[in-house]
Amino acid sequence: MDIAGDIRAKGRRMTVQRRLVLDALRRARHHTTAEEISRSIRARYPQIDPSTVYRNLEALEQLGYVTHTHLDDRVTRWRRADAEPHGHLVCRRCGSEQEIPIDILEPLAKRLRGEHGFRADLAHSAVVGLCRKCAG
Amino acid sequence: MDIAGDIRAKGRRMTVQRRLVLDALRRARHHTTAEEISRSIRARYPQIDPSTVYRNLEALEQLGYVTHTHLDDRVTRWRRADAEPHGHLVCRRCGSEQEIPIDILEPLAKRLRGEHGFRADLAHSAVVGLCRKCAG
DNA sequence: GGGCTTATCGCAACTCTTCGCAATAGAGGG
DNA sequence: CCCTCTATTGCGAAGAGTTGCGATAAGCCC
Repeated sequence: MDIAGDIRAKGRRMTVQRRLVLDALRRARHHTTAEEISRSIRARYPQIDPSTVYRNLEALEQLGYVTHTHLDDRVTRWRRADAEPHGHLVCRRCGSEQEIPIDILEPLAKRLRGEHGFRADLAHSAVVGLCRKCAG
Repeated sequence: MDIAGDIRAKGRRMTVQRRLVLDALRRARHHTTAEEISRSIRARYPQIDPSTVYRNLEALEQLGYVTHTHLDDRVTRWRRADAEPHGHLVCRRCGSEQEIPIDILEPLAKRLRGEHGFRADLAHSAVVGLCRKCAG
């Protein structure tokens, strides 16, 4: 089913603004920030308010089209939900980021589920520490 | 060695403001936010600027007296570095937080170190997912 | 197409955090 | 105790994200 129809079926509406946010996410290769999306949209449609972008990202996440990730800063990174999941290693010293296959994190997820009944989404937040270079 | 002496030995200074931040962290049971600390200090010493609190938390972290953690929101949580480390599970639906023994996370840390030379600090960021109740 | 309901929008105000800068005040040396 | 050096502070302002609210317009029904 097309996205617009799906959104409507859930009692929400497909607005110009919402479509622009989706398009911006489609254009973005990897994780983007709300501020970046807002800026790219406002370059062409200055009348669209940043708060609308923030609210739409949240709405699209509820609808299942978008997810967000937290690296080590306070910035929220967004991407399409259909992108392939992966983990992140972030170095607290040099700030370098590294993507890792999600299955490395699987054993932990399994254990948390077994021992705590907790369904972890390990792609959601980055693992912080010292990278090979900085650990010396 | 006492903290003040240690701080001076590192070429930094022990100021009234810095001591107040340390005291506030000592009073706080668990993780606190900068804003909370600032508010508690300003209740008695309104002349102390919030920016000073933020800067002091950062400085005290460099000095090794405090650490910070990111749960699922964009807020930075602070605590004394000598508190015992533990992991966090945060439910993305109901927002509940749960502390878990750090050794559950050890195997992953070991593997990241072996396969990526990465020294993970798994107490630093919370694991996000669905808690037992919300996972149904 | 017109009317109705209400999700969504743009705006303005506000909160939390960061930053540049001039003034202040720890700390060491004489 | 005074002097000097510079880490640190308070302030003002800017960033980044959030929220309340009245206005707008999407979607449904006829």
